[in-house]
Amino acid sequence: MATTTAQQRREQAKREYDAFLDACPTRELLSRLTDKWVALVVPALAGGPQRHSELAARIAGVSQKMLTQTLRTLERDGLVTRTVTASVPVRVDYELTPLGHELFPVMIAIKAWAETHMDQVFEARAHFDAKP
Amino acid sequence: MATTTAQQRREQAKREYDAFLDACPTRELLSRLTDKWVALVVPALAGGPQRHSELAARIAGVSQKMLTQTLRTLERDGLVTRTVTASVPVRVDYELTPLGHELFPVMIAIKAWAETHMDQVFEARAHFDAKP
DNA sequence: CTGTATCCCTTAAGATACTG
DNA sequence: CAGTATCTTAAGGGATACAG
Repeated sequence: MATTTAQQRREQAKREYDAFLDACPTRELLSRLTDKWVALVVPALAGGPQRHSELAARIAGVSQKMLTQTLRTLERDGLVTRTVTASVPVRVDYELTPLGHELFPVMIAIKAWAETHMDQVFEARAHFDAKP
Repeated sequence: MATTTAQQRREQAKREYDAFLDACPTRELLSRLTDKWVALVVPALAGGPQRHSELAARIAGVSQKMLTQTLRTLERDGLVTRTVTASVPVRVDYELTPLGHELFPVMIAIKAWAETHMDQVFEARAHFDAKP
């Protein structure tokens, strides 16, 4: 049996996986993580479990289809748990897993970056578009 | 004239912009930032200016079209600069702007997260798919 | 309330060929 | 080498209707 710790395994993985490589499976994972809806759903799960309808209300404009699809993918990837309460009507809660909590700060960061630097990007665009 | 500092303006912006809102312009910026190629191009620009061909070699599998398109968008948004050296053949270098350097750690983080947690995601998927 | 399935349209993106 | 243009296919995503 291997006697490596989780920490050692993670460091090893970091050395072996490389998203710059086309065939590396992290390329596919990266494309899933870089998803507009993921960057909204994960931050929306701050502060504990949220119902499907609560998430839909929080994330304005998300279609029922995309929300379910995003949550299903996050569940499969081990980032959120889905808990069904058999009542009438049925109640479903979503919550970040420990793994999801590790991704959380990254998603918060990208969302916050957009909100914090929006003006600077606007200025850059105006400047760029003004060129002949 | 306003006498607010850049720092104050940034904090104000953070309060006014909210990507959870459908109509907020940050929603569009967020969708641009959450792009697989952006998450690869920005980290690839670590360590100074890179030529178009160098980036293409570094980011395996990227098509010439997507690389140019991604770089053009990043340039317009003020994240990279494009420097043309009129020689034969022409030489073009791309480099992160100060604004781009602010985004850099976020993009590195998401790429690193994928590489570091790939195994855990694989386990989660296997577990999920094994269910009846 | 939550989720699935279908239809349909828009956009993304790879391949290829051609210009400065 | 760098970039543009065009074509074609694949994927994203909204709307609607229906089921547990």
